[in-house]
Amino acid sequence: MNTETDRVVDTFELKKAGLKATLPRLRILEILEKGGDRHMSAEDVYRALLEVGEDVGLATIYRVLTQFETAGIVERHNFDGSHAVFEIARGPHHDHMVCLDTGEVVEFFDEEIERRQRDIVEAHGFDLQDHSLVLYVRRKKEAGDGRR
Amino acid sequence: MNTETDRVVDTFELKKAGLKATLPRLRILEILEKGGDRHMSAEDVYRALLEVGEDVGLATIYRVLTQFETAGIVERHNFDGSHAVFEIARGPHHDHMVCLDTGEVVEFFDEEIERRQRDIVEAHGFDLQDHSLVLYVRRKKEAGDGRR
DNA sequence: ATGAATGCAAAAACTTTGCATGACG
DNA sequence: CGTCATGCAAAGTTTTTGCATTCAT
Repeated sequence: MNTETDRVVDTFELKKAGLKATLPRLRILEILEKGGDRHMSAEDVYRALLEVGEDVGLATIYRVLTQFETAGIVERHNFDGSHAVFEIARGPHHDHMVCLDTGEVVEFFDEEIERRQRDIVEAHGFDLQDHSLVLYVRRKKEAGDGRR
Repeated sequence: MNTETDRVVDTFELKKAGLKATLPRLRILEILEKGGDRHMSAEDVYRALLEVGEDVGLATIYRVLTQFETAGIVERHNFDGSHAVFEIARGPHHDHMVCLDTGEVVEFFDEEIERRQRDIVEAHGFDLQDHSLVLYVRRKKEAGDGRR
């Protein structure tokens, strides 16, 4: 709840990014914020909006998500090569593990890994700009289980 | 050189994978082995073959690369979300750093990172099946440089 | 009012697939 | 020879773009 305040905050966030506070953009932001799903594809956002009765063109979703990414409002990930997913860029940096069976996504952060990455890149004469770490996992089988 | 021996080895590798040693498959394997480029897209392979006078259909390249991946002969990577690149799966595991300016790809391996990944996954009750780590970098600016 | 944003449909980029023909074992 | 592989073109996916219309400021 507290949609009132949120809308104001969102409007401010958009303007700060030099984007007009249009209805589609506010709606997309809302979905990304409150959506049960922290990692949604453009299509996911599109359908979520339809369910709420808002009919925003898929092209707009793509355009807006790309603008949000540029503005640092969302992060784009490519867990599989086939399609991108987006998540609100709130909170500190983290990486992801994706369950190959269920698609479940778990976020994690490890200072050790972060530091090693910086060191390695440095040692090669580069500056680290960004990185993408995805661990593909399966839930550990309990003894005498694994059946489905 | 030593094309003779290589061809025999390749033929064996294909048969071992349950694939007929056809001309297109042998050619694609050759390109991936000797190509100056260790990380090629399907299109790259296609054009490399054309330059050698071999006209293999792009569809075949895709099919064969996918079969090779399944057979463990090549690895598929998605450095950017837009298109896949393939590399011969020779030698030990390694990760990649990609230069955002030049596209240059540098391979590296870090036992520390590998270990942390396994530990983290374990701690969450999962088994690590695979992972993808890509560091996006830029060559470090030398003092009073950066111009191009 | 005016430049920015949207929607629609068309196009683009990458990859897969159906089917007739051709090659490997 | 039988089966698997190839080539071509057509279809599939995901994402982008052109253009007329609508909206925010």
